[in-house]
Amino acid sequence: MIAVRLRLGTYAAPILNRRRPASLATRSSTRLPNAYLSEVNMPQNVETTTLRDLLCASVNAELVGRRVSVCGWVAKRREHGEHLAFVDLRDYTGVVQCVVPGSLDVRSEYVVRVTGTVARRPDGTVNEKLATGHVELTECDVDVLSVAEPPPFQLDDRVDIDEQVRLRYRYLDLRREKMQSNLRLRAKVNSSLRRSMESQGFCEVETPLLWAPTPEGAREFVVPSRLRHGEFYVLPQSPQIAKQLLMVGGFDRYYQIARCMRDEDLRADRQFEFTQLDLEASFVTQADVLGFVTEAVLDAAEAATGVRPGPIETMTWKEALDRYGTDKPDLRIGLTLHDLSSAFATTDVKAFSAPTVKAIRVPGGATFSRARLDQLTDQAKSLGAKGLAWFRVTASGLDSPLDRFLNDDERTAVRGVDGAGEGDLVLIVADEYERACKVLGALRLAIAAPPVSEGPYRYLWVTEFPLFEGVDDDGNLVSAHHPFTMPHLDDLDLIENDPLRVRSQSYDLVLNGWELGSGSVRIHRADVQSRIFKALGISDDEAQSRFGFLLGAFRYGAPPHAGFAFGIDRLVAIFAGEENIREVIAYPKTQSGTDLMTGAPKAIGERQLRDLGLRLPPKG
RNA sequence: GGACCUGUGGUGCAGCUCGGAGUGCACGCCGCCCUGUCAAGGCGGAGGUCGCGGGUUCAAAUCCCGUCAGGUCCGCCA
Repeated sequence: MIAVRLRLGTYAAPILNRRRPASLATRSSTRLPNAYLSEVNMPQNVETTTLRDLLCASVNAELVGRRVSVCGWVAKRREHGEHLAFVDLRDYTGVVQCVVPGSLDVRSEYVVRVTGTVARRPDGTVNEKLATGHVELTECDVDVLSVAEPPPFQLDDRVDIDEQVRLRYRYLDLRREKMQSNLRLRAKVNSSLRRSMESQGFCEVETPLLWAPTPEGAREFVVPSRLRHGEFYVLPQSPQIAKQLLMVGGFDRYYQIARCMRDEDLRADRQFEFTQLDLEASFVTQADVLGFVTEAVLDAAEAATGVRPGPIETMTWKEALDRYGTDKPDLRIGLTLHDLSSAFATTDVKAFSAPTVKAIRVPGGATFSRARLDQLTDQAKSLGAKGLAWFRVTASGLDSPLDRFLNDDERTAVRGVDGAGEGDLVLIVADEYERACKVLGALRLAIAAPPVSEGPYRYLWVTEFPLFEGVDDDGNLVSAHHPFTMPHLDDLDLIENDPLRVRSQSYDLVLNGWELGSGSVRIHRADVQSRIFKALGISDDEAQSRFGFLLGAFRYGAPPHAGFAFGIDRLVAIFAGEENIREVIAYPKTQSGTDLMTGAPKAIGERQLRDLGLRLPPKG
């Protein structure tokens, strides 16, 4: 016979009532005893509070015989008649089973405080699947702290719930083990990054969220000024200029876990607002910055995964494009691009008459169906290629509609791609250099890319990005990074003569094909800066009006400086094994930029508009 | 701005190709039974504007058009 006492004290009067009350609201108020309110507690450990002694997962065999209080949500009740029921009590650490009378009316997600005696489970009733499965709480007093309606979806992980529903009730979704572990992993990464930066001598400085518009790069979120009608702040796309000014201000090494906002369309790896580890340092070179960031990322990786990765390899942008067809190579995939330009330099085949002919070998790809090949061809075309040439490598030669147009040398070249053998497939794109590389790079991913979190973590530094990425409609050069990026010192003479060949002192950090972040050495010399502005078609006046406060600051002694920023959302998502950064963000937006829980964005009232000096155009 | 996918009791699905009564499965929920369960079990029950609007048809969850919401991608993201 199990003795069970139920406390019918100050705030748990109705718990013996089996009948569900007509209105849950009548039971929802909880009055805590005055004792709970009157003193200051110095907790014995991080688990202990006035209401509880320990967390659910901490109930273990060493405590057998002790009377303890735990608090949490009812994960499950299993009823066995009026004398016996089991309640699985859940908090963020796990679940512990409580033995209660069957007459106790607690239901899923009720919030309760259970005071019980830790006991070993009787022989034959141990649950090895549960961390606390060797023990249970008996002789329980149960206080219902809050009643709960049945949740709109089940909080166990037996089925995948539609994300729309999860986001509408995010606060319930957050109770799930997965979200708990993802957000706690994120906290762990954040704290390891802070520790790493501190130990490297960096000083945390907060920069403004209300900043000046600098129309350049990503679209900015705009905030109207109440005190100056018609004028606006913007939310920072990054603390770029603020941190450079901190270098002028003598902070030497700055970092910040910074929220950044960009009003651009959302994706699986992009939200309006995201979090970066932002840093900048003075009297440094690129090598120093790569060292700082490497240290921070390896520290975070170690904290998150328990394993400290080896050194991070480095590759130039040119090499990345050449061999992987992208500036963010996924090194988990072995396939590389091969150049057949010389073999086809004098070809008669129209399809291959192009400055660059690139090929990739797909091992075992000869089994690809015609439909699959057509699909890949469509993809190549949608990326701007004129077409995609494919060759199945057979015992006797090549199987392809284009085979009969090739001469023997060309056939040999195709067969020789990456040591192709029988059963392989060779894909060829002929085009301008960059397009040929990028199309094949995309096909490489389409054919072979595993989920981002799968397999080994392959970190990579990509360096020597071009300074300019092309020319805009007005014939002005466009910065690849931003206009304060220092050119490669060997290429300074090219700025005026052959600008698209100018390499920059900028660098990206890549993990498993995801761009984690980028940075650069900044221009601190007025003469170089004005040459760059000139190349970009930015006049002195324009530079003054847009970046005047930065350029002005530089007149008073700017140290050589360089920096970096990388996305914590993406890093944590990969560590968490998620394909989508929404899974590591507490309250994310949907792809159309709405918040399904709060309903944001929303209209504001006339009064608020008037205060801001705004008027909306009539509808329609 | 564009392409594609999805939308069916609270949840997850099937049904849609080939139109014929809101048909089915699992979970959850409610009630009853049950003293060792832990994906508890048994019996019974409630719960639906098939996202929304229009069209075709004797008849639409099913076919067509539009629209809304969610997702993946392109553009965009210095």
